[in-house]
Amino acid sequence: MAASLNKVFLIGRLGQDPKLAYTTSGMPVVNFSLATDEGYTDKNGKRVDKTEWHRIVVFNKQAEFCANYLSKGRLIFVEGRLQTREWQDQQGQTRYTTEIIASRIQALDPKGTSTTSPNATAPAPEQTEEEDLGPTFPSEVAGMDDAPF
Amino acid sequence: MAASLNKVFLIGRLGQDPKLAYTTSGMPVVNFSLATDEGYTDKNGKRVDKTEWHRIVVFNKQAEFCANYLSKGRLIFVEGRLQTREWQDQQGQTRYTTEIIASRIQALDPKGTSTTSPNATAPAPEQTEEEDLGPTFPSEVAGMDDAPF
Amino acid sequence: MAASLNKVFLIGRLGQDPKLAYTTSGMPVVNFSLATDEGYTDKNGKRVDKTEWHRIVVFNKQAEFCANYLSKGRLIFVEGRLQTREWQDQQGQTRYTTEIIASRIQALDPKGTSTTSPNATAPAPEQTEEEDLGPTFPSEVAGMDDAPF
Amino acid sequence: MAASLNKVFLIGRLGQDPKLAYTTSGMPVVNFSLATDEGYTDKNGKRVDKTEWHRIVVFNKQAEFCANYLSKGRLIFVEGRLQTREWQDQQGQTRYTTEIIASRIQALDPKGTSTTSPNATAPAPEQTEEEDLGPTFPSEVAGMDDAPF
DNA sequence: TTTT
DNA sequence: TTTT
Repeated sequence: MAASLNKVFLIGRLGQDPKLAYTTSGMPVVNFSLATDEGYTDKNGKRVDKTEWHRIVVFNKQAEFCANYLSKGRLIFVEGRLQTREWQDQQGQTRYTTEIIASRIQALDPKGTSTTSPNATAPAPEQTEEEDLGPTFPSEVAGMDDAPF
Repeated sequence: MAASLNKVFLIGRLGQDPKLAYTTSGMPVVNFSLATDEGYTDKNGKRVDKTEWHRIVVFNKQAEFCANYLSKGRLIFVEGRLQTREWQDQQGQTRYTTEIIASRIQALDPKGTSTTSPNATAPAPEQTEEEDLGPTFPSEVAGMDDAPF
Repeated sequence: MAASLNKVFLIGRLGQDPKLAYTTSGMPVVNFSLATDEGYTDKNGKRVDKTEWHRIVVFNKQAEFCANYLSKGRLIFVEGRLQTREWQDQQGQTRYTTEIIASRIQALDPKGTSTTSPNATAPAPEQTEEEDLGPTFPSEVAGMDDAPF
Repeated sequence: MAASLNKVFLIGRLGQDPKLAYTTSGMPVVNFSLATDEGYTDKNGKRVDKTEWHRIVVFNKQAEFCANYLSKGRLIFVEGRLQTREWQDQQGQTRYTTEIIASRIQALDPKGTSTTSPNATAPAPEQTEEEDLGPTFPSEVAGMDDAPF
C-alpha cells in the first residue's frame, strides 16, 4: 500500500515534567501528556471549557532535549504520527493506548516561562531539526508495560 | 488557554463499509477504521510491512456521504482532530479509546473502485465543504457504549 | 475535480503592524508579512541564518482581530491556503504574487509581548474559531492593485 | 528565532510531465505545476469552477522518481515548504516567484492512470521515505534563471 | 479489518 | 497547464 499519510500537529501545554527513560534497547525516550483547549461557546453564548489530553512519546536526541529543557506548563508545538499499542492489564485483558510519536518538538513560549523545575533553568539550545525516528517500539520501554492512559 | 491546535491528516484505506447510525440526540454518525501503511526498510534492506489502524468518527452530512458513497477498501483523505473518550468495560473498569473526529473526508480513488456493496453504485456528488462540527459526543452514540477498540 | 487539498501551516513573527483596510465590497482585510526561520547548520557545523518571508491576507472578523491585537514582532500560528493573484505593473506587464489566505490566526506569545504600538495594549479576547471565508478577491482590495511583493 | 514552522500540504493534478534537470552543483531537480480545485457554490447555489496553480520543486532521489513515474494529469500528494526566490526579468527588474519545495511526493491514483508518456509504463517502486533536503538553491538550477511564473 |  |  504505497499511498499513505499519518500526520498530527498539536499546540498545547505539558501536563507534567518530562522524565527521561530508556527502551530495553537503550534508546532515550520521554513520555508526557499534552493538553489542548477544546473550549467552545454554546448556543446560549456561554463559554464551555473542555480540555483534551494527548500522550506524547519522544525518542533519541529530542527526548533528551525535552528532559533537559521542557517542564510542566510549557507551551509547545508537536509534529508526529499516531500509533496505537497493545498491552495487557492485571486481569490479562488486552488494552489499547493511542500515542503521538513525535518527530519534531518546538517550544513556543520564552525560555524560563512556567518553570518550577530546576532542569529548565539552563539555556535552551535550538532544536529544530526533524529526525527520522524509524520504527519505534514504545511497548519495550522500561516501566511502561502496565501503564494505563 | 487560547493557544491551541489539534489537527490530524490521514490518507489510508477503509477496513469495512461505513454504517450509518444516530446519536441519542438524532445526529447522523458513522464509524469506521482506516489503515495507514507504516512499512519500512530495515537495516538489512529487507522490507517490513506494518499497518496502523485508526478509528474515524464522522457526523452529520459528511456521515451520510460516507454511508452512501464510501466502502471497504476505498482510499480516502481525512482531516480531523484527536479525541479520547472514556467508557466502562464489563468489569466496570474505566477504559479509553482515542478517535479521529473528522471535519473533512475526501475520496481519492476513482468512483466505483474497490466496491462490493450496493450503496456505492450511485453517482457520488462532490463533498468538499468543511463543516464545523462543534462539540461532539461520541459516547452518546447508540450501540457504542460498550465498544472495545 | 473532487480530490483536492491546499493547506498551509506557519509559525512565525510579524514583520510589521497589521493595518486594517477594506475591499471594494466593504469586507475588512488585513495584510502583513510573516518571517519563518529557515536557518540551518552547514557541513562545517557553522550556523547559517536564513529568513523566509510570507505574505498573509486575513479577512472579516479575523482581520479586525489582527488589527486590534497583533503587532510587529508577535509570534503567531497561521492556518490557511495558497493563492496566487495576477496584477499589472507600471510597464503593463503581468506579475504574480503568492499569498496565504488565512483561515485561522492564533497568537502564541503572551499578550503584551513585543508590542510597541498602542493598539496592542487592550486585553485580547480569544480568537479560535475557524471561519469559512468562501471565495476571496484580494485583487479588489483598495490600494493593493499595484502592490509589488 | 527558534520557534518556526513552514509546512504545505497539497493534493492535486500535474499540469505537465515533470522533466529532469540538474542544478549547477549537479543535484537532480524537477519542476512542475500542480492544480488544486478551489471551486465553490455561490449564494445562488450555482457551481463556480476555480483552479489554483502551484509551482512544485523536487530535488535529488525524489526528483528522479517524479521524472520516471509521474506524468501530466496524475493525482499526487505533496508535503513541502514555501520558498520565494528573487530573479531579474529582461528589463532588469526584480521579480519574485513562490514555490513549494517538496519533501515528500506520493502518487494517489493507480499506476498507469492518465499516462500518455512512455516514461510511465515501467512499474513504479514505492517512494515514501521523507528526505531532508537541507538548504536548497533553486536559483542555481540550469535554465531557470529567467523563468517567469 | 484495508490495499499494492 | 490538470482533472471529473
